[in-house]
Amino acid sequence: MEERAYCDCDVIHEEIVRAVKKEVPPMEEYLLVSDLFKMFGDPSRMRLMHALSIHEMCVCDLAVFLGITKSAVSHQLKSLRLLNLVKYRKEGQVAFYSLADDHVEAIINIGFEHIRE
Amino acid sequence: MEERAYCDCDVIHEEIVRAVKKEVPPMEEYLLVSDLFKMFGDPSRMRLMHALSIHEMCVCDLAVFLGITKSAVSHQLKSLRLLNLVKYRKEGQVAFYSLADDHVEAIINIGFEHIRE
DNA sequence: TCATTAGTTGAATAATTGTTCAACTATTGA
DNA sequence: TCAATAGTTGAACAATTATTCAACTAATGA
Repeated sequence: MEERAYCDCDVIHEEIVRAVKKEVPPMEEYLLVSDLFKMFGDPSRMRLMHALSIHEMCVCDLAVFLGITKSAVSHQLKSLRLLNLVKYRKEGQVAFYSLADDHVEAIINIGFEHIRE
Repeated sequence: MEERAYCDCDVIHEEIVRAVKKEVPPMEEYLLVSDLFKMFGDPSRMRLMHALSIHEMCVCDLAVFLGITKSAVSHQLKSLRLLNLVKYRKEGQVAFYSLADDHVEAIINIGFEHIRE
């Protein structure tokens, strides 16, 4: 017993719940996946990543493009870097950012596809 | 001039910014896409949708499965319904929810793919 | 007809998060 | 060697949002 963490009702279709539970990956994976999609869940970051899918850009250019401070851009880029969604090359003091791999563009595209259905 | 909404630096590579601006869809679309991905950016909703990809479920079952209240589940389902990510059929007082279309599962899959790379 | 139960809704609360500000580092060129 | 500039960082603030609670609706069956 003691099935629930916190819940105000009884399970109605026990067989279904049991079957689903058996097929489902551990919580940890959901945290990773939702952290991934969180990055695409903000308009600024979305525009940023989409821009990088067109051309590599430096922090200043992105700041002007997005209409926010360099600092804000840098914070966002750090999050994106931590999740391996963007990478950069440095040329003097200028950091040119680009998308880390094809998954990023694939996710962006499937998103646009969905809303244009 | 007066290019920036709010920005603390000058554009360095004007040609690049101009070129990117030309290729980019209007802000409105980014808002829609980021609202879409926002739905996948929460672990509870992610688990909820993934569960529905395995089997249709009612609100009570989902509440037990997720370990949150019926109310919380219902609020989440409402958001998902508004974005056409889930649908339901009613049988008596029981509402059986399921995924609205294949896009949803496709997005979930590409997410898991990415984190397992 | 009435008690029970599945689900919804709105308000309140707690937690998360996007942005700015100010201070800092590092690199360039004069 | 020093001023200027690209970028980063941490703290603070404002806005968003996930959840609970309490009150409600609708459908069932006794």
